[in-house]
Amino acid sequence: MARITLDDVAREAGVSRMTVSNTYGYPERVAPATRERVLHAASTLGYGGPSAVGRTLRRGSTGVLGLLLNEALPYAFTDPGTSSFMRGLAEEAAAQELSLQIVQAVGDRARTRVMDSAVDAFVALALEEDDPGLAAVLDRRIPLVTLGSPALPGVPHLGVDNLAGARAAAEHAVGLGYERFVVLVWELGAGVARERLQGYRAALPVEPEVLRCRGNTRAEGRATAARLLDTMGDRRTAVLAATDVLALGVLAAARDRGVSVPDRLGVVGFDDVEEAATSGPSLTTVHQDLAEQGRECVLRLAGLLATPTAPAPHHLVARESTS
Amino acid sequence: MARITLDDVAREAGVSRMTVSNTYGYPERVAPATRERVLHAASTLGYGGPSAVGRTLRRGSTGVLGLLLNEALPYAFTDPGTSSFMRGLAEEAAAQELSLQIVQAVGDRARTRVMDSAVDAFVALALEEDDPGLAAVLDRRIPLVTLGSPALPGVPHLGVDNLAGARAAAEHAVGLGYERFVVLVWELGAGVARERLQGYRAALPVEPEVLRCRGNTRAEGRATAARLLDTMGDRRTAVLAATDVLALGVLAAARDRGVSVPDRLGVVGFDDVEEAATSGPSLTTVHQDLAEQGRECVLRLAGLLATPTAPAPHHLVARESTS
DNA sequence: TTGTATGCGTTATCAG
DNA sequence: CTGATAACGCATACAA
Repeated sequence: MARITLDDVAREAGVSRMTVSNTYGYPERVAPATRERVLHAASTLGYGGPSAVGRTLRRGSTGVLGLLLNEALPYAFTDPGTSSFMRGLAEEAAAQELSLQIVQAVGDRARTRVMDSAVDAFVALALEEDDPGLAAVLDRRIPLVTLGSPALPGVPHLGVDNLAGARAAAEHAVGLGYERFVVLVWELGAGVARERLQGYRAALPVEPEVLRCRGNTRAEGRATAARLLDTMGDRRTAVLAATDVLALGVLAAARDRGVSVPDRLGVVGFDDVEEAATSGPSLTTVHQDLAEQGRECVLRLAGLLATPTAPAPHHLVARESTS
Repeated sequence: MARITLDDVAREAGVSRMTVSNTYGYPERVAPATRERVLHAASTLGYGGPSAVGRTLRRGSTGVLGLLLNEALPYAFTDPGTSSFMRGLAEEAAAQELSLQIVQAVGDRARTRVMDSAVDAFVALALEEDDPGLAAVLDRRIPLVTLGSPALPGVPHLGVDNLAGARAAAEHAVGLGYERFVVLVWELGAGVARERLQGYRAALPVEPEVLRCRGNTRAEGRATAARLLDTMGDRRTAVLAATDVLALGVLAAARDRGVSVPDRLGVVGFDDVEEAATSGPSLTTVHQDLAEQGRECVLRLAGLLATPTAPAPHHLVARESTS
């Protein structure tokens, strides 16, 4: 089961290794008879073609884009917002003939994982400023784009202005006459969750109650909202969730308890995932195009997008969950 | 912007390149003073640490798992079933200290894309038997596991027995007295869709009408079902969809038209995605654990699962959409 | 503790 | 059309 190389084939076929190399890389430069002999030798030996790693070393670039993730990895496939981003990222990478490599870097091995990843560049997704993997990427002096958080000096950064978006959403709720305000955030949200919380705060007349969910899932939003609704008094309450997923959980909880939305309870989300438009009631939220941002990450790293970093566009979409 | 290497640092610091290498790989084997000098030289030069590609070549393995996809790539992040699989795959890969590399291989460049991917093994997802990328993987003689389709001789293969699962579902529908049968499949479904169609057929008393959707999306299922419902006569009809996603689209169409489910229209799905349990009405479907199958792909390739390939377990879950 | 020699698998270059 | 040489960036084995 030993590894077969070009040289082995060259020896077997009785030609130089360059001839073997050319047989694979530039078949037309090799005499048909020789080519035949080489391929025959290769198949006798079980040679699987030139090693990708060898070629990569020679070429100097890998053609791979790394996506740096922390313990939030499962969200990449579970969470509708993150999934949209991933889809944009993966599609554009494929379009640019790049492969996307998912690198989870957590704990003490974070540094090693990053250092050992044979990639040309990294996209970092919603990390904390002191993330060890992120530090390693920086030390590696390799092209990097951050999405969502953190925004680092000298590092291209994409994402919406969470603060402004959240502020607009909160202003909307305030304008609708809700009296009590509750903000829902989740733990792994890093800077994104913090910024949205801050944006909500900035627009509210009073300090909101802040409820922390263990994860950014509908179940967590629902459970947390259930506790809230159990002790809800008479005041018209608005729940400002850091994400649509949490907000959809809130809607579910309201349905469970028969709390009327938007009359007694207003609900606001963030992201405008697909389901926000089709839920019952539909969800007021801050729209942003995550898939587009994924595509832009690739374009920027591929050097096709030289324009300076500007925040991604967003706008408030008022739907049935507030009024 | 030239690439800085170990040798550059060695020269700058006035030491051998091995000393530089050790400074990074085994700091304790280097005298503190020397180490200092090396690191200083490195930062002067802007050296980002040992090249991952160089190390990979030396080490002989990449620590990367390739996921081979065709034009169905977007489904990896969009489709709930595929997403579950992806999550299992990515989580277990991370647990095994592997990175997951997404390789889209389509068209004439398919072969090149595969040949140039520096990975230790491939997982192929729901491909046709004559997929060009798959052929390249085979030629490369690199470890491979296929999921769903195709099942190749000598290649570990995971997935449910689509035929048996579909047959059980169809039998269920037949037993409920539905008179007319319509099967919904989608184009990129490859062997998986064909097998499920075949399974449905095998259990039906009559040849079913087969409707082909352009994609495996709820919208497609809904649109296709809408056309069907427009021309529906009096006979109790059962729609057997190749996936839950299509089936959920059918439910939506029925809701649109006010067709009563399960009385006039029975709906059966396949996969048991999360939403199948919570939709209104809830969906009768064939359950399988896709995330677990993702995990098993990794374990098998990591050599931790030496047991022979057996079909993944499945069972029929009868819910409100049939009766 | 540090250095030398060598090989990991490939390909560009240039000579024949 | 084919072959010899060198280089891509690194780390193991061994010697000093």
